[in-house]
Amino acid sequence: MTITQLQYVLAVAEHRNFTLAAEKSFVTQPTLSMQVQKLEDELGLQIFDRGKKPIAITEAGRKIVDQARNIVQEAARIRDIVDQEKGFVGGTYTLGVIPTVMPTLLPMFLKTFTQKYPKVRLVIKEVSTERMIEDLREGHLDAGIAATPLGIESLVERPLYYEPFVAYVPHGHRLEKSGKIGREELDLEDVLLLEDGHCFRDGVINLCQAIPRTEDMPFQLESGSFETLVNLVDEGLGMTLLPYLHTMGLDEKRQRMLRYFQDPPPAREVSLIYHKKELKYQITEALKEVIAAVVRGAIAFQDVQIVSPKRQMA
Amino acid sequence: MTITQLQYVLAVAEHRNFTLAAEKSFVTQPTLSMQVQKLEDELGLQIFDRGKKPIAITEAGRKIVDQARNIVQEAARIRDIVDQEKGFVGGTYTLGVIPTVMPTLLPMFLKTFTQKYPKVRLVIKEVSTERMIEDLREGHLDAGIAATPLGIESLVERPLYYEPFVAYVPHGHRLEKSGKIGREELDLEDVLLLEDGHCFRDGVINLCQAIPRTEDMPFQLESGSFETLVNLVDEGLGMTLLPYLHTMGLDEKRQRMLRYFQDPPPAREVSLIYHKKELKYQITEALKEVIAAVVRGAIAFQDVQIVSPKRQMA
DNA sequence: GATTCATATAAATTTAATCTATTTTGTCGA
DNA sequence: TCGACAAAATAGATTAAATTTATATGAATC
Repeated sequence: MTITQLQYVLAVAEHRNFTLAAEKSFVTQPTLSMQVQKLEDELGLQIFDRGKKPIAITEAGRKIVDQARNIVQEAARIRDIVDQEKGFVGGTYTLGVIPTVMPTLLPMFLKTFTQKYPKVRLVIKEVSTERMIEDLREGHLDAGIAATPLGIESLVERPLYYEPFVAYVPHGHRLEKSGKIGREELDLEDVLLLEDGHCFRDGVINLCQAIPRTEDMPFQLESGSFETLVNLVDEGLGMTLLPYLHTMGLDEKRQRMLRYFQDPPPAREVSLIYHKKELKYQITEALKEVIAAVVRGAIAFQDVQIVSPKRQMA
Repeated sequence: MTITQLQYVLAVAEHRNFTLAAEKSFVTQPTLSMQVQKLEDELGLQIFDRGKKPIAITEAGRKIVDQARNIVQEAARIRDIVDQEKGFVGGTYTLGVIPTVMPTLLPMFLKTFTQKYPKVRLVIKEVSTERMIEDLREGHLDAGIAATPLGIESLVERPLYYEPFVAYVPHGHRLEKSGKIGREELDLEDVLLLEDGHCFRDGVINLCQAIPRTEDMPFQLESGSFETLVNLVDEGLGMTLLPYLHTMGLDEKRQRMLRYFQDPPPAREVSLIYHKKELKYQITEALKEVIAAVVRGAIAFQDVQIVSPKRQMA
C-alpha cells in the first residue's frame, strides 16, 4: 500500500471516472487503473463497483476512501511541518468566501496580505456555506470565511469580527420615523431577501422569526445581490436588511435611509474556518492576523446579539 | 514520500541505530539508510543527527517522527477496516496487563477468549502502568488492562469491573476485633506495601492519606508480590491490603483473617485501555465482551468508592 | 447492431527499491 | 595520536515496481 495508491483512489472517488481521475493525477489511465486494482487485490476487496455508470463506491469502499483521505491529509502535514520548521510561508493557499462577505471584506485585506506574504499564492473562491463545508472536508479549500456558528465537528471556527444588521428603509415606510429599531418591529413579509442558498438570507429569517409569525409568505421578491435589493427598496417594494460593511459603500442619500437596531444590535459572526487537521496552519495564522488587524479599525462591535446563519425551526 | 520510508524512520527513531533498525525492518542497512536519506532530501532537512552516538533526533525530526507515527498508524487502520468488513477477527493482538491484575484476571478469561476467537494470537505482557501508557502510545501494545482513571488524553478507558480493597490482618492486630473497617482506621506505618512501581501501592497510599498523616515513614517492608506480603503478615509484621480477587485464592484459615471495609468500600477501577485511534478495534471489542461476561459472575460490586491509582499529593 | 465512451490488458520502458561489496566516518582505548 | 572496531555512507549490480504506449474488451446509446 502506498500513499500514491491512496491518492489515486481518492481521485477516482471524487470524479467517479478513471480516465478523468488519471488526468487530474497527471498519469495515464492504465497507470491509475492498475494501481487501484493492485490496492484492491492487496486488501482483498473491491473499492469501486465498475459495473455501474457512473462508477459507484462499494459500501466497504466508502470507509476505505474516508480513511484514505485521512491518511493523505496526515501525510500532507509532513510538508506542513517542514515548512514551519524552515519558517517558510508560501505555496498555494485556497480560501473560500461566502458571497455576502466577499465584496466588502476582500478589498480590505487582500493587498496587505499579498504584500506581507509575497510567496503565498492566494486563490480565492466565492462559495456558499454548504459548499465551503464540503470543500474544507475534502481538502479542496485550505480555509474559508463564513458566518458562524456552524457547529461542524471537524471544523475549527475562529471569529474575525461581528457585523451588525442594518435596516434599509424606503421613504414612506412605517419604520422610516423610528429612531432605533427593535427586532420585534420587523415583519418578514415586508423584507426583501437574498435568493436561496445565502446564509445571510437565513440569518434574516431567523431574526424575523423572533416575532411569532409563520414562515409561509404569499409572495417574495428575491435577488442574488444587495445592489439589486437596495434598488428594489428605492422603488418602494419593501425594506431590506444589510450587513454593516455593505452600508459603508452607500452614497449619502442612501445612508440617510438606514435605520439601526437597538442595542445590542443583531449581528452575524464572521469567522475564519478550517479543518481540524490544520494543514498549512502557519498561513492560516498569518491570514487571520492580517484580517483581524485590518478589520479592527473598520468594525469593532463588541456588544452584539449573534444571529445564527443556519435556518432554525423554532 | 512513501509509507515504507516513514516506517524506516520510525524504526531508526526507536532503535537509534540504522543497522538494528534495518534488521527489524527486514531489509539491509544500505536500503534503509538510502531511503531515510531520500526522504530527508525530499523534505530538505535532517531528521537524524548522525554525528552523535547513539544517533540523535533533530528538533525538526522529533516532530516529523511524531507525524510519521501518526500516518503509519492511520495506514494500519486500513487493514483494520478491511478485517471488519470481512468479519475477520484474527491476527496478533498484544495485551499489556499490570502485575496486580495479571494472576487473578488472566486465568478467568484467557481460555474462553482463545476458544471463541481461535484466529487471534494473544500475546500478553506484564507491564507497569507507566510502561503500558508509553507502549500504547508507540503502538507496541494494542490494549492494556490497568487501574484507572488515568486521564491520559490519547487513551480510551473502558471500565471492566470494580475491585474492592480488603484488609488482611494478623492475629493480635488492633483491627482484628473490628467488624467492618472504616478507612480512617488505617495507618500507613502499619501497612505492608508492594514495592515501588506498582499502582496498587499508590492506591493504598492514597487510601491511607485520607487520614491526615505525613508520608515519610521511618521504615517499610516492601515486596513485589501479594504472596510475600501475606506471608509477612502471618509473621506478624503488620497488616496489608489486598485486591478482592486475590482474597479468593486464600485458604480457609487465611480467609478468616480478612476484614472488609464499610460500605461503600474503597475499590480500584480496572479498565481496558487503548489508543484513541482504535487499531484492531473489533478484537478490542471482543476482548472487552469476553472479560466483562466472565467477570460479571465473579465480581459485581456497584456501590464503591474509587481510589485513584495515581499518587496524589493532597 | 454499429458507435462511442470507458476500463482492462499486454508488452515495453523507465524508474525506484533493494542487495552485495566496499569505503568512509566516528568512537574508544592503548 | 594511533590503530581497532563499530556503524553509516557510497558504488555498482540486480530485482522489483511504476508508468507508458498500444490495443482489446465491455457496457451504454442511438
